[in-house]
Amino acid sequence: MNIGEASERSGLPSKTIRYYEDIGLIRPERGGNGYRDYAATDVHKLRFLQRSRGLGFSVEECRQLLALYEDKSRASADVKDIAETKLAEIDRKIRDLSELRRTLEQLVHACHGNDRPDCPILEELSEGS
Amino acid sequence: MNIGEASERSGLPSKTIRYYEDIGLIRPERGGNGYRDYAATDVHKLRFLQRSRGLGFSVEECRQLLALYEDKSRASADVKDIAETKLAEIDRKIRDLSELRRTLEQLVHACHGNDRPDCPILEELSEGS
DNA sequence: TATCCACCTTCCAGCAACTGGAAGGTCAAG
DNA sequence: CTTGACCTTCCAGTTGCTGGAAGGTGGATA
Repeated sequence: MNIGEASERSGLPSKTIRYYEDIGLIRPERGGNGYRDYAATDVHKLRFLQRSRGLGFSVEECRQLLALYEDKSRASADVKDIAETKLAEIDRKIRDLSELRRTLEQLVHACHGNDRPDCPILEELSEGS
Repeated sequence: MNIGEASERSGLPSKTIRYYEDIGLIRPERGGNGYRDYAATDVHKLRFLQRSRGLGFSVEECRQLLALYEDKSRASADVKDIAETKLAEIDRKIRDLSELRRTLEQLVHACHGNDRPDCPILEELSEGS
């Protein structure tokens, strides 16, 4: 199938699919006209990529996961390691964002939000703690 | 003062300070030798930028905040609007990440993590919901 | 005075992960 | 036989820096 159909079936934009090819994640066949020709297994891999990217794995992590996916003698522990590392990363991000949120909410709460110029948000940003 | 000292006092790397100048956030004087010469107010602005970036505002938002900061006839409501929009954005990010976290944790939990190849994580990524 | 080193300057390139657009080839329908 | 939707490649831009090369400057030391 052509890239447009592969795009529809995988949920990835054609541009992204070509990009994934550029960086060596997938290698579809080519037809006589030069068009990329995707097999069912290619679409499968594209969906795999779409899901793992959606779960927050970086492209490099996706490359590892895809390699493990294709390696029928893999150990599930290897996959679990990657996933656990990513889980810890996500936890850290959530913690950081939550702290940010707290600070910002305090500032928003302290600001009258009227038409006068005095603003605790700007004061805090300028003087800082 | 030279850029090195401005860097130390503001907590921003020199590279970043030059970058902020490139994109028009600050315009220090220049000495006869071509060196940038930062006044106290410049350092103040740099600290302002350092804090607002740290609170998750984009560079463009920082530009707006800085403009408001320098506009003594601003309305605090304008600042509050920006901060509230950012707050909503942060909330959305936290929600997204938390959902990601739940999914990933279920997968990690379901995987034995041993030396055998069967792995629910890869299965989920390949088949998907 | 020579030299050394830390500092400063500009410019160019690269990171992640795409996205947009230009310029042109291909294919099926009307 | 032309239209329009698709496909191709290539180049540039996004965000927010960061690294490095090549070269100028300033102050202390030998």
